[in-house]
Amino acid sequence: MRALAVEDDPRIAADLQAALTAAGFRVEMTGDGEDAWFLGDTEDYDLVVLDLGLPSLDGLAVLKRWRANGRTMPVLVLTARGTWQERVEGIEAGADDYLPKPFRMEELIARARALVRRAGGHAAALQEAGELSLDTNRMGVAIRGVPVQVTALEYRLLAYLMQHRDRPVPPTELLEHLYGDDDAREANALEAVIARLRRKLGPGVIGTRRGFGYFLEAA
Amino acid sequence: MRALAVEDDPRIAADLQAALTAAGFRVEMTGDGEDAWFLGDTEDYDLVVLDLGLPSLDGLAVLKRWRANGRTMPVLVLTARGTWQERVEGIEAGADDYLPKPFRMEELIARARALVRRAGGHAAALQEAGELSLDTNRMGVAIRGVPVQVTALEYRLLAYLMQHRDRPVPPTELLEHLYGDDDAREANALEAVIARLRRKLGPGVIGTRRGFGYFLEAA
DNA sequence: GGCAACCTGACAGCAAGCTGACAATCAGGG
DNA sequence: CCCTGATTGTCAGCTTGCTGTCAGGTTGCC
Repeated sequence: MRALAVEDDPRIAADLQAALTAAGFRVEMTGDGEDAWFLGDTEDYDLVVLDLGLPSLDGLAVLKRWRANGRTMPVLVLTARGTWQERVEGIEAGADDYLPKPFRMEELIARARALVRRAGGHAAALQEAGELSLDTNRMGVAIRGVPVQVTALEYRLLAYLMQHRDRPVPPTELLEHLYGDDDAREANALEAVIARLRRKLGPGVIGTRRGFGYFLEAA
Repeated sequence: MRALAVEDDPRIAADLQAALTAAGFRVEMTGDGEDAWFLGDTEDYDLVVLDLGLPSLDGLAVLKRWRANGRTMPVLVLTARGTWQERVEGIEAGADDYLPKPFRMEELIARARALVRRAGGHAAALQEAGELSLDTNRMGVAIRGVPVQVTALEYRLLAYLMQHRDRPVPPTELLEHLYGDDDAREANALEAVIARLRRKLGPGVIGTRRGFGYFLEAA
């Protein structure tokens, strides 16, 4: 059970970490909105506890951006004042449950467990597309169940394609994701990575739509 | 790892036995409360899975009598209806974790493992990965049963890897865990510790996945 | 056919990681 | 308070294997 707790108040953060850990979660913490967004977008958690009052990027915005990107992990939202409007706002942004401060840790844990249970025990640590499967926890790749060694860069590429498997991803976007847009590479660098991956994975895994981009072939 | 499962529903009992066995436990079963109490009181288990709804002697009563007798093994309680009161009742009776039915076996196993891992001072706290074993009580390390002398820092590193043995742990995360992120060290400090540990433990214990991180071989 | 997008094998540069040596630091004892 | 040994961070030089670039090929589209 992997959990992400987003909370900027150090005291509450410490309590959260203790309680979640005691409840059997492997806990990761952050107090920064940007940081939270990145983690939630790239890692797979079974549960996210999200405080709305954050510096650098508001909690609601973080949540909306996750949902917009198709991330579906259960999110439990914490907020200082539980007004009616705020509650609706939270739910509409994609929160699965909502807990107004102050709250008792026991209740938080109980709700957290309920959420996780409802989500089916574990959010997909295994993502699949056709014959390809990614284990986002152990950073492993397998083709038809057979493990394949890939490098960190190759893995990031696959993970990104997996996350957007519903559409072809244009090379520019991939380049921007793999390297910063500031640090420019030749477009060919990407093609090289793709070629190496295809050699490892075999045919029928990574497809090309000329002019549109790359995609993972569905079953 | 020795486990006792107390469950009167034959179908669930069979599933429990299968799942726990597959997870590496040596499993003993009983469906009777008196029987369970006697076993738990006289034998040493690393884990007990206890259903509350039992004939002849209620699960809660069994648990209370164990605790009253000073038995401290980790107990995971199963119950049909997960109301808040029942939950508190279970915890107060001395349960270490609580799982409402229906549940998925995967979740039970995950929680069971978490319990055993954090059992800490009570039941035998031996964690193993391949040829390596950690005694979390006495902070001792042994390789294939032969004790190895390690320093405090080295031990903390091993313990962290052990706790996350299902995935490669990136150097940044290790650095952050070993030292505070505030107090910055050269990345090389970590490599030095790893090198020293490898010299002590021999090959085939700490592995590297370039670009991903370090891990314990042969979970 | 010609152009542009894309592929691929080879290769060199480079960064991640390893290791031995040494110095700074810490802990404990006199 | 200093001495001593153990621990641990830093440095320098090394190995390894990832990865960007290049050159040349292939494919699809107008």
